[in-house]
Amino acid sequence: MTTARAAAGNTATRGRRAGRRSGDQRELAILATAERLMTERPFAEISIDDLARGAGISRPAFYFYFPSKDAVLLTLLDRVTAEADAAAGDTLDRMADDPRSRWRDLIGRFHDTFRAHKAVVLACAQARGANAEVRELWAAVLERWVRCTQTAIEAERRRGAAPDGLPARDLAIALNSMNERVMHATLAGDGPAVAEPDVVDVLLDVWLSTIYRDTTPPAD
Amino acid sequence: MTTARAAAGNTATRGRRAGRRSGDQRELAILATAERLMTERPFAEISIDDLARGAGISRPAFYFYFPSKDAVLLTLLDRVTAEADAAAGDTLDRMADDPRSRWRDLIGRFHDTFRAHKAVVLACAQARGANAEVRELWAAVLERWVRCTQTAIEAERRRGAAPDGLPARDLAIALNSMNERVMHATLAGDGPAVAEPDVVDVLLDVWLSTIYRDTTPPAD
DNA sequence: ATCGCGTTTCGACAGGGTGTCGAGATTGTT
DNA sequence: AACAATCTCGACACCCTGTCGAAACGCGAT
Repeated sequence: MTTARAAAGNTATRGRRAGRRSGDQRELAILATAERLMTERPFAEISIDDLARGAGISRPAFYFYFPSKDAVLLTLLDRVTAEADAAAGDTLDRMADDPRSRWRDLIGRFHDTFRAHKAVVLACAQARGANAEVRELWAAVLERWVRCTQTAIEAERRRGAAPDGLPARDLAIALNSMNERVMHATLAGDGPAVAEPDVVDVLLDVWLSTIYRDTTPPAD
Repeated sequence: MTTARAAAGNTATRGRRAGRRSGDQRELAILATAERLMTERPFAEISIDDLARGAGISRPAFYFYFPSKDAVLLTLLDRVTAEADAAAGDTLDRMADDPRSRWRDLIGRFHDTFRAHKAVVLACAQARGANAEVRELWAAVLERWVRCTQTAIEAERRRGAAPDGLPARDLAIALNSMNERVMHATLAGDGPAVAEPDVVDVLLDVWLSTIYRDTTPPAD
């Protein structure tokens, strides 16, 4: 646990010194290979040997850079979480003017993050079941989106734009969970799914109905 | 594919004759062992050897009954789909009187199915990523719930109880996906989750807001 | 009783994946 | 040139899957 988490952390503070030669390139090559292969076939069907050969090294050499296959995924996921955090950024500050557009932004950014890292996200969804670290890291990402949503809902209620009702946190969890699952199904082409061009509109519709209820999303 | 699917089907029409002795008991023993072990540790960590020894046979003997570990899960899932079908049954027929209670029934039954087969459902969510058959069978279950929901929404719109809006199917997909993910998170105790006693109420709240919007769920 | 025939069981094997160890090659620094 | 950190890989032990063929079992027909 500690080992893998450390390896997945920012590359600067790993057990190694600064004076590196080919190492950084190799590490990047492994990550690039992983991301490429993940677009071709499910994560579970990619072996460490595939990753190593793709990066031009032997299987044992792989272990010099990552402690396991999951650690590679974790590193990739770390990048996504960073981007997701940046995307969520200041959306809620400007909620007061044109809430409908703000909410659309929030969902749209969620969606963009998913689409931009489709392969990583789908692989994580797979690995999440079997790997506790992936599960925790993913949970942390989702938790941030939930908190962001919750805060925005409470602000809307406070200024009288949205009616009171169930705890904002519960709604935030339900809505964000919906987004996760629906987008996943759409991107994976898995089972019943909303068509890609419509997905943001459909989700937004549910969000606005739930948050504002009979109140039509006010202009100010 | 054909092989595994056949083994997962109803036990009557398998390649074997009727005159069986200890076989049926052994098959049941394997299924029981699987369900028991799944409550103790993740499906991925259960080996065929565990299943075989749990049922009192050797590993090769296991293959006499099931072609793979996934086939066991598929058989278990078959049971759940049957129960889910029965549960969905006649809910929409009686929608006209007291819609709120009817919707609550629908969500409640979904919830009951999840809870009753918690281990199977969680294992399927795991296996779904790696196994196409599990994915398809699960998709079929969800598709039925979606269709059921869609039909009910359209009926409510037709009788003027619910306003028109986005395609009923898209809403049905979004709402059922939400239910799946939220209930999964709650049961798995995974990441941000709604507390178990509240989960049905929270989901119902989102459903009613989305389906009826400003219209308060009418009495008739 | 015993022969024959499906049913059931398992030892042994091949194949493929993981993770580790220790010896060696490489390269910047002194 | 020599040292040490960095990097690489052959070889090994281990676990798991799936298959094969031989053998044991149980029961009806002879």
